[in-house]
Amino acid sequence: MSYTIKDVAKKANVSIATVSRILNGQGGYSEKTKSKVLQVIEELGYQPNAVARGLINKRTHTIGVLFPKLSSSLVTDLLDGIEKAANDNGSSVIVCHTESNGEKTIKYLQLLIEKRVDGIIFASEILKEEYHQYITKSKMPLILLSTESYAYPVPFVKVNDYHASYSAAKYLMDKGHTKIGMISGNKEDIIAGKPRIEGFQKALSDHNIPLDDRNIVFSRGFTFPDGVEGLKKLLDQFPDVTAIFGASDEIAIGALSAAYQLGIKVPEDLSVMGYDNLQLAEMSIPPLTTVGQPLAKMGETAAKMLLKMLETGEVPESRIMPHKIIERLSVKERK
Amino acid sequence: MSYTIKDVAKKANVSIATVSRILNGQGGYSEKTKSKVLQVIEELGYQPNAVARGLINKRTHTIGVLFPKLSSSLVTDLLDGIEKAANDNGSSVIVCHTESNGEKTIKYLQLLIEKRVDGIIFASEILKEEYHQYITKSKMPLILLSTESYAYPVPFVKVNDYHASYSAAKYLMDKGHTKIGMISGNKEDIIAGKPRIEGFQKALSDHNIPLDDRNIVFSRGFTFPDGVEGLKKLLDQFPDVTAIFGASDEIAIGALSAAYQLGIKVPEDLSVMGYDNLQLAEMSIPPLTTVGQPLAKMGETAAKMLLKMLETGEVPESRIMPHKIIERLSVKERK
DNA sequence: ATCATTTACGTAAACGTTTACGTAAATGAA
DNA sequence: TTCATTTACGTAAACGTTTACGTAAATGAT
Repeated sequence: MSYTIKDVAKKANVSIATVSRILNGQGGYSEKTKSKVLQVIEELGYQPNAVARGLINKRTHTIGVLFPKLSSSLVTDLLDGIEKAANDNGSSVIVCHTESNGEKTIKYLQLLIEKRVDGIIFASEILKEEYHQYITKSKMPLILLSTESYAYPVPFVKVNDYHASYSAAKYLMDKGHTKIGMISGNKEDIIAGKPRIEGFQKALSDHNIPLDDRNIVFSRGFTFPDGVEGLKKLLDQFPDVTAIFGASDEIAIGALSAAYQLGIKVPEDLSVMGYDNLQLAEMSIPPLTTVGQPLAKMGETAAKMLLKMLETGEVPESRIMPHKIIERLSVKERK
Repeated sequence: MSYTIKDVAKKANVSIATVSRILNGQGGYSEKTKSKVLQVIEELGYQPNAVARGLINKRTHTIGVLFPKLSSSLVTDLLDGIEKAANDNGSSVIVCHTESNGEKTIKYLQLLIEKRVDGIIFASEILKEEYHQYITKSKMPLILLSTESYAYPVPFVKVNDYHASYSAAKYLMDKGHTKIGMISGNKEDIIAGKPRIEGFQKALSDHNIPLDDRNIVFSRGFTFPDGVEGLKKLLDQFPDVTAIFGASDEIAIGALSAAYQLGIKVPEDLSVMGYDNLQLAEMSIPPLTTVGQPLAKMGETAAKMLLKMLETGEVPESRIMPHKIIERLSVKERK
């Protein structure tokens, strides 16, 4: 195959130990032999074998990332941040997409553990007991990203969904709206579903806005079709609604589409607000006002936390990232 | 750390060779010892060390993928396919994003080579001479995805941009349009820029439609802002245009946005067509008619080709993937 | 000049596997 | 029963590194 440290040593008339020391800049060699060895390395085009290094150092400089699916902007933005931070640190990232499937997830975890990745980032999905046990048994460092575990003390980075949702609803009220509806995601989802619903409800009730069943429609997921269906249902059960809050940008954009089909003008007849601030959000018509999560930053933070954890051995503190209302053109002031 | 094959061997009163044979199902052991060993493995929760395996087998079951950037739907869809095919094969994928930066790219290549990945997929970007040399010297199997090299015989998978663009223009003409404009990407880009421009031009001239400078505006990239700028320029230089073809979905959606701002109705006043069929395309208002590339399929194909190349040692043939007009609502028939 | 210390290396074990080779016991054929 | 063959293992080398330990030569102090 390719050249090894042995070939370099032989050609430079030194021992492999010396080559290794030079490669790692540890001292214990003269300038003369150093330049000699470096020259040989150059000549041969020698590339150190990270697999052998990994075996002896017990560090692979690789981290594993688990996402429910890859083809979603949300995931992409997170991944972007993770990859950036990992690369700055000289590490690479292995991506896995679990399709929210238990068996697949376990299979991936096994793979990552066998590959001896340095740590795992588990993103955008609920950490089931089974997963947690499996990871814990292997003593693999773990960070949760855009999700959180109530049952286990696993460090996470995420925004506060409850607060973010509250502030979205408040924003709508500040704009003069009182007939406010929500197209929620899955209400069984205790991470991204329930808190957003409850934050919304709390905001309305704190401001004495009547609130009952007709204000909210519950979708199955957080997707575009959920949004188009959602708007239709909401309009059925709450015809005089003037502003709606979608639990994700995709939902909101679905609502935008449905509104367009129905001849409802946004924001003139209806204000629409989203959640996530995906890249999509600035490309919609009209550009979507939304509550922004700093996705790339979050990914970066998670990776940095993991990396620091590897260095220091200490479990880092979880991070609640700031959310922010991104004002664009899909919400109109109402007098 | 975790248990090794030695621990298993000791506890089961056999040699490590026997454990290894059982683990790899190679025969040469009795049923009795097999079940004994399996039981010990279960008890200890032993997980084989893929790093050690990689060292001796010279196969890491990992492939590296290089993208210009991660946060783009195009890349995501490709990645999705790659990851699926790799996983079906028991391999994992390391993602890298080069930011189209020469130095970064070389650094990533070096990383991947040092990690001894089994092969590399280089996606959506021009394979510079420097890259090609570097990879060739390392004898690393290489597949090009959604790009192609004219200078080197590297197998690729991609659609025929020239043809695809031709058929987009033809589609517009078939719908009765004769004043057709194009917002192109970067015309210096000989993979995704030039062929699409030339395919468009050829289609018009084949159908005797007059064609000059005012038909095409050249953007710097393929992004949303390029689209919004592009439309404005095009309208300036070609006010009576009735249909436009954007060299990417993002460009087309940018044009949609600009049109909306300008009070131009799509498709009533102006038809708009894109290229890529990103997930975006069905979420736009109106849903975008576009020429679709089977992105996930392409990613899958590239990964499969690479994997097969590793098995057989033969260089596979390049694959031209079919494109297809995806009819949605952004183009209107004109009588 | 002598001794202690430092410098500049080399040797060999270790990391956790796979596998070529060897061998004793079991099996089968005659 | 005897010999050949097969079965079921064990031993040890190899993969390409890092590093603890040892040591001869160089340097410095006196």
